[in-house]
Amino acid sequence: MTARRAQLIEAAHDLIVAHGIAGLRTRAVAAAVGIDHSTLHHHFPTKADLIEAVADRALAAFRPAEGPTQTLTEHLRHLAALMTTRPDLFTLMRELDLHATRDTAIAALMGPRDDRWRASLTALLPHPVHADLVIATVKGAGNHPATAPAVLKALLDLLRK
Amino acid sequence: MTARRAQLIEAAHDLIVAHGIAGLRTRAVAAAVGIDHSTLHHHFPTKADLIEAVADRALAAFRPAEGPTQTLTEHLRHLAALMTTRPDLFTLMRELDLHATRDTAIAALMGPRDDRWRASLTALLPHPVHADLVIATVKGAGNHPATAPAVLKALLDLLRK
Amino acid sequence: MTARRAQLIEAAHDLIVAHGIAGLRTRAVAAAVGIDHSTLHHHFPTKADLIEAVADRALAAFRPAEGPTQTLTEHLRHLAALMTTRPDLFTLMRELDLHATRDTAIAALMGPRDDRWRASLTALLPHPVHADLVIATVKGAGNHPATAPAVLKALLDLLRK
Amino acid sequence: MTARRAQLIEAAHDLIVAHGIAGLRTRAVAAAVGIDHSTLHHHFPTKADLIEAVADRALAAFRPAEGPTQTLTEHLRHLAALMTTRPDLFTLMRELDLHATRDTAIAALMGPRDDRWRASLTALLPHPVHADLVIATVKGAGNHPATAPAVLKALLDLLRK
DNA sequence: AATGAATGAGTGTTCATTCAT
DNA sequence: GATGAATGAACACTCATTCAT
Repeated sequence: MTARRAQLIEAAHDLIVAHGIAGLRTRAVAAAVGIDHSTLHHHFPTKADLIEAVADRALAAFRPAEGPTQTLTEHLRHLAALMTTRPDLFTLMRELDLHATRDTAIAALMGPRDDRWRASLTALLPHPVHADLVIATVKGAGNHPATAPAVLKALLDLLRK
Repeated sequence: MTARRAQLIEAAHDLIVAHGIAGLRTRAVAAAVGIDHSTLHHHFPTKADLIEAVADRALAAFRPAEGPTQTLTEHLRHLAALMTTRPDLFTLMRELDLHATRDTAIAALMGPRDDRWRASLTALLPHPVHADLVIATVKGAGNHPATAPAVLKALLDLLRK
Repeated sequence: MTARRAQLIEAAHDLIVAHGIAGLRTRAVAAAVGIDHSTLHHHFPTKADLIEAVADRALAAFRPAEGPTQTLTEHLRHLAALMTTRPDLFTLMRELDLHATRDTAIAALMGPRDDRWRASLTALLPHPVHADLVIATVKGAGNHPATAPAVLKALLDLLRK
Repeated sequence: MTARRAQLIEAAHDLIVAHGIAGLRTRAVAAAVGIDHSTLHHHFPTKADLIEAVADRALAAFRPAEGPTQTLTEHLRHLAALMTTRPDLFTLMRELDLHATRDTAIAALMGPRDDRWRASLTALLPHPVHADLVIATVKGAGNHPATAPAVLKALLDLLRK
């Protein structure tokens, strides 16, 4: 059933945010949903499949903010808002970015996303390097959710000058 | 002997950069140095001690760049140079930052360092939030060593305008 | 399955009698039953749990002899018979008594048992100290199963004079 | 030097009483005396040698009470006194008795001692089985140092009737 | 879809012992 | 007599995965 899949993805998401990808235990995911850990393999043949599904869903949550039709202001405001309402998303992203270095399956998910994101930003900014600057800052700001919105606003102000 | 300790720290450093903190195996560290894995515990009672020593040494490598007497230009140039010559240092920092969330011993090392860094930056910049902006960007830029120096230079230009 | 649990408890019992609690190896227990040592942890999360189960079952084997409704003669005859048919039970008891000094979980099992035993004996004997005398002698007699029944009979004769 | 040896035996004695023979760590013995654990092997080639030395010294402490020239009253009074002043000696004896089952070297020490003890007692008692009774009770009484002297006195009274 | 038993490769850690200095 | 580095066998315990039911 797809409902069970969604439950498992949600539980895995929370557990990754709490304990990291390396700290993720399939037993814990199954327990959080109330099923036996061997049943989890019925929905996700392998642990990597589950992690990919989590990554996929998290990436989808970012998509609206990364669409090509926005202004830079809207884009950064949306991300700043997301940092406040969904800091878990950014924690997960950092986990995935780090994991992508070693896991080609995750890299295949994260790479194109960054490429699309960079393309969208390039269209909104005079200098291409500023796209990389925004991406770097957004990714780095996720470390401190408290100051992140202010940091993003400061960057926006600098870029609009 | 301290030479052996240094060798082990170096090997552990490389292995963390290659496989992540979670992927670090004490057996691999010992093998890289050519000793039995049980001998490693003669030098580092616990795996956590070894990781702490690696963190300590890496942090020390950053210290010259974070000193309080510099100009912002010098500071960012030093970091940009470091990103090119020692990208491993930034990979390790991202690992440690992520680990600090869950490991208080690492947090105790990383927290004060960021505090000192922020203080140094605040003294060089008109707006305190810019200190956080620089930190966020530097940390985020470590993801892409290729574009990192250009990103840092772009940030510097914006801040000096 | 509970049958497997019972098998493991039995095997652990025999191995403790043969090599002592300290000499108990979970691998040996699993091997004696013909399963992988990791499967043992499916039935007993920890080695201590297994030992507790062994202690529990051994204590249960004594219970009929320690019931409150007997005469002293019946009581000591039952124990003497047990010493001949099941000397392993007394070897195990000595192991557990010694272990109880250092292991609170075992102490929690052995303490109440001795208390109940002493209470039963006190009801059958004119002087309370004789209850302690019987307990001490029974425990000490376990060292030499060969002479134990005769020793217990001699004690009975002295107490009935 | 023999002074060092005596120190090590004393420390090992205390540690066995505290943590059992199985819980004895040569490192702990060395540390208690203030030397490196590898130096311990200079005085005692093997851990078993150290334990044997401890057993030997403890057995010597009992010898005065087990001499052949005493009366039964003196003998039991001496043991009762020893139980109060040196309960550690009885804890150690129980450890050694249990160990003797599995360790022939310890058995070679404990066996003859029990034989001599039994011979002395047989000379003082009308029925040979009473010798075994006394030995069993003394060994069993060591479990509860608090009640041990009273138990021994009660046994003495019964035997003198 | 779900379970419980089982697996096996691995994981950090322990510890008595050896040996060159 | 003493040390520190090193060893290697052992150890309990973990965990993703498989499979019969």
